[in-house]
Amino acid sequence: MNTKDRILQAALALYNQEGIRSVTTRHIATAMGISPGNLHYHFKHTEDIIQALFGQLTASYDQIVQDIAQHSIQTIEELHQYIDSSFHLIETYRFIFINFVELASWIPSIREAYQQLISKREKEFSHLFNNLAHNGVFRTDISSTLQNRLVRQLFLISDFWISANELTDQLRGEEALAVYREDVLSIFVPYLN
Amino acid sequence: MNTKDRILQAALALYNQEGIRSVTTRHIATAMGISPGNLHYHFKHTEDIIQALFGQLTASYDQIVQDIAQHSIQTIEELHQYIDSSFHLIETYRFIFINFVELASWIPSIREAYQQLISKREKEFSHLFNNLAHNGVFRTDISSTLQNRLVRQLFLISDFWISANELTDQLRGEEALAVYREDVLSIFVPYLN
DNA sequence: TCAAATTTAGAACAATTGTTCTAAAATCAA
DNA sequence: TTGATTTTAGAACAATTGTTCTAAATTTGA
Repeated sequence: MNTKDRILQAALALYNQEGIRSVTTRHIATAMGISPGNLHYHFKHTEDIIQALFGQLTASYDQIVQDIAQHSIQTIEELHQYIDSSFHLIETYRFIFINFVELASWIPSIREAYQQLISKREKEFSHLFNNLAHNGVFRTDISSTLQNRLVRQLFLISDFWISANELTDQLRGEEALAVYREDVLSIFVPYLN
Repeated sequence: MNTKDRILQAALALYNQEGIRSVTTRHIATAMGISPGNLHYHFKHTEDIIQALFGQLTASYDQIVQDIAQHSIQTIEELHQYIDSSFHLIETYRFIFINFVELASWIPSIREAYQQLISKREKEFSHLFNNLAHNGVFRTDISSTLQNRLVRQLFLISDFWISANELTDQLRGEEALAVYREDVLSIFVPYLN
């Protein structure tokens, strides 16, 4: 792996572990055994590192969305699989979700990229709902305003479940995934057939 | 108002407006026209300021809970009133909710105080549910595991709605309150009679 | 009123941070 | 091989930050 990617890797690990507050470019450099000068040769500004990591996140998310579009979700098992893979993504880029608001106000391009992500997800979710309704998993008498509220709830869980978990139970790995899955599904429960 | 309280007031305003990342003790001092030395005479460390503000938050919340305990919620209108006053509290201490995880890991006493807040809220919510069920507003066939999930959803909304709003619509004032109210109530909708 | 306690201003300090600069080392391309 | 390009190390810089220190001003209380 080249230095640029190694920097991103080291930065991600440190941001996730120590939090963006205490991690500096010097920390990242010393953690991976290179000089600060070298780090700033590859990333002139600290924001550039975070911006690149956010780019990785959106790229991975795009991949998931694309996979769904090709092979659309029709059963509960497939829904589980989707939930699992999106949770994995959130966990991988924990620090972004934990500091989302701060990052968005600090780095404008992140706010813009998030807006695009949102509209992509909105389409994806309404697609998902329609699919599940069409296959009889879901009730068909759900109004569009209600569907909108469900989407809002799903967004809230996707974006902030990891923060809530950090404040309360601090579950990790499989245990965390199980509860996350349950929490996401509990939104659907009242509307299942 | 004495200097100590004025510092807290100025700090709260700045943290809410600029975010904890860019606000320093010097900023707070110059914003209110006192010297840095004076500020640190009243609050030796920056954490002490944030800790005091968090104390204000929990104290205000305790007040709300106490009011409810005395005059318990039985109608939808009273539920609205409760939602409104808790939203007001969240909005007043925005920065805490926006940086909750970071603050909790930075200042251990905040994490501890939050744990206590959580258990207080859990009791309060189950009380609320039972009241509403008893008064026929709510269905009575809701299992305790389901109730637990509802509580989790309510916590997620209470603690992170303001963050989600910041990332997306950035609603303010009355408009924000209206949507918040709607989002909280939409959790109850499937279980109303 | 006057001495003691409290509050305040502002200089000063040490540590840290993001970033730049320079020169050396490594890699590449012909 | 050799000359150019890229990568790297590490010193250096300027700005900032939290905090401390000292002395002056203000308030308090008897």
